[in-house]
Amino acid sequence: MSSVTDKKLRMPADERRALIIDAATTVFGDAGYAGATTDMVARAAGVSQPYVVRMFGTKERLFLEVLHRALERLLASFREAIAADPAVPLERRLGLAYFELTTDRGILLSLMHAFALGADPVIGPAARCGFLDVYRLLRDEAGMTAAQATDFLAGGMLANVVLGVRMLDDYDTDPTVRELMQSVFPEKLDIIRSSHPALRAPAASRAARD
Amino acid sequence: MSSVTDKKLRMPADERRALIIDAATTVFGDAGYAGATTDMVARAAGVSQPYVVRMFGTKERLFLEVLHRALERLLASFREAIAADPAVPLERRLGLAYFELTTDRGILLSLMHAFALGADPVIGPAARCGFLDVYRLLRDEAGMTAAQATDFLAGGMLANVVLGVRMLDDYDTDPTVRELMQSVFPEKLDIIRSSHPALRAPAASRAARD
DNA sequence: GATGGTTGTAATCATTTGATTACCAAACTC
DNA sequence: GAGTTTGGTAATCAAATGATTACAACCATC
Repeated sequence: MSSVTDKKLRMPADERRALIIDAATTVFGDAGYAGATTDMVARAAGVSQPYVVRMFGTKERLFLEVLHRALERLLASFREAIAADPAVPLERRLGLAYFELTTDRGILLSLMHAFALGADPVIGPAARCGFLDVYRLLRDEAGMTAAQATDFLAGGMLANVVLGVRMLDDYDTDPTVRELMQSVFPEKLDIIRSSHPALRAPAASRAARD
Repeated sequence: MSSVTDKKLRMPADERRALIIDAATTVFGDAGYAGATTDMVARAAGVSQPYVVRMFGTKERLFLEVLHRALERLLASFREAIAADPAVPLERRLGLAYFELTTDRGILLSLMHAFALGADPVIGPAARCGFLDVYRLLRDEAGMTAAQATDFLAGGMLANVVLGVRMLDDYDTDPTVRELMQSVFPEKLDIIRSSHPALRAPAASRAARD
């Protein structure tokens, strides 16, 4: 998480591109599509603002790429889980796979922001399509019934919201929060608590600190 | 787009205030906090832009009021359900209550946007607090266990996302969407389909419904 | 029927921000 | 090592937007 800034100044475009999308994922996840600025993304990626817009054309296209990559990771993660050790029940494998995505808060929160922008003429259709892709994977590749799939999705959406609202921030001060989170992330709370403190810092700070 | 303007030109402040909050709920629900402009809200309320910012101080405070009123309605709705006919099981009563809120898309979507903005220094805490209020109601007033409460919330969050992503827009063209929505809104799909077409229009249209 | 408070607007400002342009420099190639 | 491609920035622009100010119309009540 500290290795971004000291990279070589000049970098092949693809590599830089991936870096920017990564940074953008975090920024969009924190601030939302409209709330994020191309400059925030640029700073987080350690690059100049004009560079990010020239590389992606528009902020909208950048967001679409972030959305696309997030979905890609989610689907890949699920496919891995489906293909994994059949000794442990499938639903649990999927749950764990989803839970692991949690460590990169940006991915799931960017998705959530996209899912709330269905009214947008270009983000809306993309988000719908992406959501359906996930549903279809659960049905067709994981072999779930409609009820199983929606139950699983429901749990995921709640996890996203708990993540998005940064419930962890009140974990120590509010016993209700502890109870709630234990119920949302059964058995996994210790992991989430140890991996997330680093993420509590506001998005931009660690990025351009020269 | 014609019904707003014909109201009386002059109005007691409280009434106008409620009208603006109502319009703002729809606008914020559609565009998100950062994506919505005070001018959009003003237009939707049939009032001038400076008026809305003078009445609420800042856009942020307006959003906080929207958030507050949305939570108020949600909680009130649940309390009504809790106090209602004990012949039908409580969880079903609550589900129906939640479902009815669906008809005012703005309420639930404004909540969702707030829930995704936990990183914001002022919206974040308010959203956390609101979410916890809902959880506590389910636990303390509805008497649910932690597991029951989170299950119920999970279903709600999925419903919100399906609503936010405007899944209905693809209802006629995609059979998968039909299956998904039937699973998310069991037995109630006919209602949602008949009540929402009017809502498909861009934000502004209704807002002053006597 | 003046007076003063309330409801509202038009005009305008200062910032923010996505985007553009012009330019620079590293690296590969010959 | 000259020339070209590629990776990158500084400076700047135009539009959008939240906020402010000054002013106008309504309405009570004395």
